[in-house]
Amino acid sequence: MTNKELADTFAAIASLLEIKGEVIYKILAYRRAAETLAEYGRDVTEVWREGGPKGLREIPGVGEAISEKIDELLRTGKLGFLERLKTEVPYSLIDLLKVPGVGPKKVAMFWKQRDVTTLDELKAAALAGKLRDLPGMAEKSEAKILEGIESLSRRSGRTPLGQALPVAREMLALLRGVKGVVAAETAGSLRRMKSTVGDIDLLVASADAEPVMRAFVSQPTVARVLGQGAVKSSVEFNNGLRAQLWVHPPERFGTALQYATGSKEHNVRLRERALSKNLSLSEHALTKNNGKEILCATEEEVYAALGLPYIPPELREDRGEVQAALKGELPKLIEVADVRADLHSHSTWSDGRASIRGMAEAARARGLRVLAVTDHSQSLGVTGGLTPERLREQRREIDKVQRQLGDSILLLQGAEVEIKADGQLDYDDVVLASLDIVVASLHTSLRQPRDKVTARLIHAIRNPHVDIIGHPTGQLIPEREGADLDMDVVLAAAAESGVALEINAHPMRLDLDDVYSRRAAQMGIPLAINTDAHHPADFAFLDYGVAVARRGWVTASQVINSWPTDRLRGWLAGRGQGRPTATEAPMAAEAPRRTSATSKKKSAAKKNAVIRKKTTVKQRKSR
DNA sequence: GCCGTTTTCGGCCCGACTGTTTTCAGTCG
Repeated sequence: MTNKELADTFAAIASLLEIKGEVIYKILAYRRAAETLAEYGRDVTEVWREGGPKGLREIPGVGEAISEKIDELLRTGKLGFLERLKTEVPYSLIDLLKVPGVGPKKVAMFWKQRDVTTLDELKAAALAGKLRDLPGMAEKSEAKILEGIESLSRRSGRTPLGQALPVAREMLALLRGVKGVVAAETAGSLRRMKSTVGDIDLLVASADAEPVMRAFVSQPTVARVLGQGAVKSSVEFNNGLRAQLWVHPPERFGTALQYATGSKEHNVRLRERALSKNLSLSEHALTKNNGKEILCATEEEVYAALGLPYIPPELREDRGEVQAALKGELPKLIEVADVRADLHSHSTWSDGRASIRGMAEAARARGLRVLAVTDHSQSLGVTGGLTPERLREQRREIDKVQRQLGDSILLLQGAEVEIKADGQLDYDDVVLASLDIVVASLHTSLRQPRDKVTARLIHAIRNPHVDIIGHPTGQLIPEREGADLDMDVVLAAAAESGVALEINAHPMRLDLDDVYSRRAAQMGIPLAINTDAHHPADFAFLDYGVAVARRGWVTASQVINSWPTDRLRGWLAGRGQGRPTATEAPMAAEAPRRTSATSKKKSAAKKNAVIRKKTTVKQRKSR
């Protein structure tokens, strides 16, 4: 059972209990456990295999009752508690909770008093006017429910960060132009730079809220206004994306922004911290127990009042950041300005949209000092992947552009080499060795069984010519989950081989994610943040990749793209020494090392290849 | 149901907005 399946089970329990009318804190406990399980960095099944039900209790939010339920699920594939619950509360009622404006109380009422158990039945009842006589309901609420069901069919769950952030930035620019506005910021999961967001949260500091609200709801892209009050309004855009705006007095903006940025769990920790200092923390201010308020215009003041250093929004997930802050052990997170190299990009030689020169100039304009041109390898036909011969032609082109651009930027010739369905790489070792840098990626057969797809990746990780594993899981946000990799095995192999794992910055990939980036960094695995640019404008994706790294507590020194050029070249040149090679290592996750005489012979051939590769880089270094 | 430098019991999730109401319940973030 995957972490996601476990998480979904407990989320469903929370919803059913809510409709049943269970005490709110029990519901919150199940919901919190579901969230933790969904984002847990290790395979929960593995944790359970090692430590049994007791071991599961290391997972935050998992105590006695939930650990026993996980144990039962993993042992039997079923959960008696949930089966019994389903006989009390129809399972399909969970769908009704997704309708905006419909909560657990209404769902229970529709079910018990009108026998409504599905979305279709709800729609039919509303259309027939059968809901208006219920307590707290009238014609208008029926219309709202129908509108809500409509909106539900338009929206497809969470929105990728890459889609929401540009919209939010436009709105911020608009709001900052309104008279009287002192500050405007994003908040919520968008400000924490989560890979997907539910909606756009915006906060404005102004003494006069009215003109701000007016400007907000009257934007041309707004499809409808969902609510408009004195200090809060919300709207829905044509594409179904929603935004809400709060306006606060400037002298309280810090507390308001901190509160609205969350996460909920982080805020709970801060409130605990406030209580321990005899303070109470709310959206509006910190309050002493004599009732006196401490107003904070900035978030820095909020954290300072709690005796804490400023905690960057990306860390505010209650993953140990408050404890680390107390000990003075917050990491100095990597910043966009630290990144000097992009080691994964495409040109018109395969499926890119610009020439090598065009891409190089765009990279240089963004301040990069190194660009690796890594077009696709031959087997990825749809992308126009390069044959070894085309690769040699491309080398001449890269050399030419390098001469034209002088030493303003260093170009590396690389390739994004396909890890084929049988686990073999798409170029032989001689070709791989001729390249300055090799990114190996999975694009096909991602739905293979866990053992097989994991073994494929391990095989690539152990090939000494491979420098970076590109977008390791192959996930596409929001619609495609990554391959079912055994990440414990993958990370262990990466740590052993010294290969770098990529944080692909494309907003639809963001792969590795924050959780695995953090684990990889902790294990000493080098990380690479690459844009996978197919167009000059794509270099701007770097922001998203850096955001993932920051959410993963990653520092600049853990990212090879931020290393000085000489160090990076030294690392590339040193890769691949003293390890078995592709043709030697059997294709299995637990491949034993070979030391037979025949393999030594092959080893000698490989060694030459490695030396060729080193020489190439050295030659280029001297340019 | 979970958690703990204040606790093994008692806190955790509070305020704005909406639509229904005649003073408030439900939803949402």
